[in-house]
Amino acid sequence: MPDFRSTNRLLDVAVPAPLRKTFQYLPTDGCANLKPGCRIRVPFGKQKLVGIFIGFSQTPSIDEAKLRSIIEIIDQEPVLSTALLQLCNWASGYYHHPIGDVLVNALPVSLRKGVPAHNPPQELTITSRGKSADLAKLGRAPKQLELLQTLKQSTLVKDEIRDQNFKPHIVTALLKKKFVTWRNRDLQIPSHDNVIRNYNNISPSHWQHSAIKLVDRPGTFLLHGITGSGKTEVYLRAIESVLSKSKQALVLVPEIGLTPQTLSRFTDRFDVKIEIMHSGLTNKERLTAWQNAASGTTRIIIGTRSAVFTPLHNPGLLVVDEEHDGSFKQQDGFRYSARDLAVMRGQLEKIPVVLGSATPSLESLHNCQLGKYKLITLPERTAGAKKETYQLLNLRNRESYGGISTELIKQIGDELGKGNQVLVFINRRGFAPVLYCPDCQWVAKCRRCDARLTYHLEQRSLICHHCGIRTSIFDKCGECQSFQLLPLGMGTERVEETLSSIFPTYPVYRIDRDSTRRKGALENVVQKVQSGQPTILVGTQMLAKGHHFPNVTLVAMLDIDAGFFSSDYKAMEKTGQLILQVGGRAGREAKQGKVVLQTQFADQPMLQQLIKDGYSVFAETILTERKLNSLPPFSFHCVFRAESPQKQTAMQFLEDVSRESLSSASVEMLGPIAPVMEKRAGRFRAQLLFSSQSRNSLHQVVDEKIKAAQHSRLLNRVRWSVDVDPADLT
DNA sequence: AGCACGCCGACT
DNA sequence: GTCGGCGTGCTC
Repeated sequence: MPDFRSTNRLLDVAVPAPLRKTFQYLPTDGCANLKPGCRIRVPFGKQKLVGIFIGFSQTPSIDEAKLRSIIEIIDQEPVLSTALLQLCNWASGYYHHPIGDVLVNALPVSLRKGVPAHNPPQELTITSRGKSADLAKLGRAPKQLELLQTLKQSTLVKDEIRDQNFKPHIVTALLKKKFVTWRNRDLQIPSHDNVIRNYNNISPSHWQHSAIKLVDRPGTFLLHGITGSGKTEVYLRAIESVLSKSKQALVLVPEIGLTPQTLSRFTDRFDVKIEIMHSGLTNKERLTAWQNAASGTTRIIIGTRSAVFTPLHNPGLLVVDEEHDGSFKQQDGFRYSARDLAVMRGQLEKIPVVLGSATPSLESLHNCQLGKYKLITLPERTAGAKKETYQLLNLRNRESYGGISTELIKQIGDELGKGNQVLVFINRRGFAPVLYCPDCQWVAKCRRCDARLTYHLEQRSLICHHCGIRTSIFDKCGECQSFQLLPLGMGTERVEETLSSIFPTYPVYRIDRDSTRRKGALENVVQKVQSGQPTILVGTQMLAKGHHFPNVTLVAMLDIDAGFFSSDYKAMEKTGQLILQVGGRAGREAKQGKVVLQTQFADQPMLQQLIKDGYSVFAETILTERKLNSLPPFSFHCVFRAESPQKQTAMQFLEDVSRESLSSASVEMLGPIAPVMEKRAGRFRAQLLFSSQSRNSLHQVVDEKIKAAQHSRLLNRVRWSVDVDPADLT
């Protein structure tokens, strides 16, 4: 039996535990040719775990006597390709996250548990014994004879056997006689002719044409094009080129962008197997999709964040649509950015990566300036479509009704009168964000969070938007028993109600998480709206993604002000992106669109610049300011976060982490501090920020601070995590 | 993360 | 006298 002395080899294995190291095991028979990326079952303390074989090593890192043998080899072929293994390894280092946990994130749940990775379809085949069988002996079994004769012509899979009316006992009988046997069907990758189902009858514009040519070679491309400029057409043509080379394309989309409409853009065009991967799939569906992508059967994979780890048999192109979208960053556990991992994966696979957006992130624009990405701009809307116009409506000294100025109400009425549709955007669900007692100034607060409860009329509840807790509405003040409780401020429900009462003859549809919870509810409304009748749509940012409403000519945004006065340095960027994304819903096709922004601060210079000079100038101004203040992307951030049910523990834990002085003078430390909302879902939170101009110095300090964290006596009394490139510091 | 070990309070 | 609370430490 080969031990590591004779082979001089130990197995390095990543196990699914939050431990920032790999573990060494003694090999068993059959380990000599074990390939990295294969799953093996290993003893781990008292448990048996499914680990990933990483590679061989020579010298034991612990007392030899403690080494144990692996239990079993699960895979003959790796479940993670070399490129994906490299990607995970890189991510583990970059995000300072345990390798075992990174690998777990990269695999579908069923594979984590150790089920076989591939079970190719079985086909019933005739054996040589069956071929030479004396058919006369089957004279009294006509069905068996018939099946045997059929199998002489061709093999059959289970479904075909059933369809041809052969009952299972017929098969069993023949199997018993060893006349037939089950065999793995060879995977047949479909031929690559005729992948195009329908050409768009519009030929690509000059700009689109150059874009399509550019993205045909390895590299990262930022495709910046306003709404309606035809980004999707560029994706489709690039994918077409990839398909013609027998390769696969992986398309990442934001969480709420994966709508039937998005999918049909692809299925209408291409006559190949397309699959979607998102959080709604069952474990079984997910495994099937994973297998089909890995085998090359699926040619186009469209998925959300976690789909960046989808195995590809023959990768050709990665697309990240709406690359600025926050949902590409995972907000708990392994806090990776799927967009950034896609860029890294493209480099490892040596294939092009296309990041697309009408409002690119500042990081990506900066990477273009550094020459890391190639910027491709689509400057115009496609044939016939006009760009929407923007108007600021100063709320000061203006009459308003339920938070909507009379001027805006007039404009809404005008558009409806012309037979057009109106979209009203307010980024807050519920009826009102505050329930207030005018007699004693009491407001309804969440008992688990430092936040107010939102008044939901439809559900007759007060709901905390941070932890989800709900209580039924009470009509008496909790403090002074007054019956005068007043809902203050506005949410989608109130706007819906207000507009319904002002425009009783027009239908008002509300689109937010509450109104679309029921399956198919959203599609139902979308369908009604697309019939084109004059209607009012009220909704949250759900309205901005994935749906086209060609008859909307007026978009009104009611509460954009909050974004201009936030303590979060990224708020300005995000608000600008949101305004243009929502505004872009106005006036598609031949109709001119108008966007009205209600604001208390019509002279806010950034707002002025955004609508007058456009996104590029706006972004450039913010970048200049970021540079001046050495904020990302001109420096790099890493946040340690901790939370605990006891008030002081998280803070004390991070104080332990911050205690010793920094090993690098080029890294700054801020905190620990309590975030704006210290208590959330019953836990008190704290955070400690590190920033530096030097990635390397930052990485080094973070490694040291993780060690410090692991030595803290409070380690087991807090939930803590490391967040590299945090999306926000709140 | 699990899982075991270990030392202090209220129970059949 | 035990059952079980969760603090502490370890996993190749």
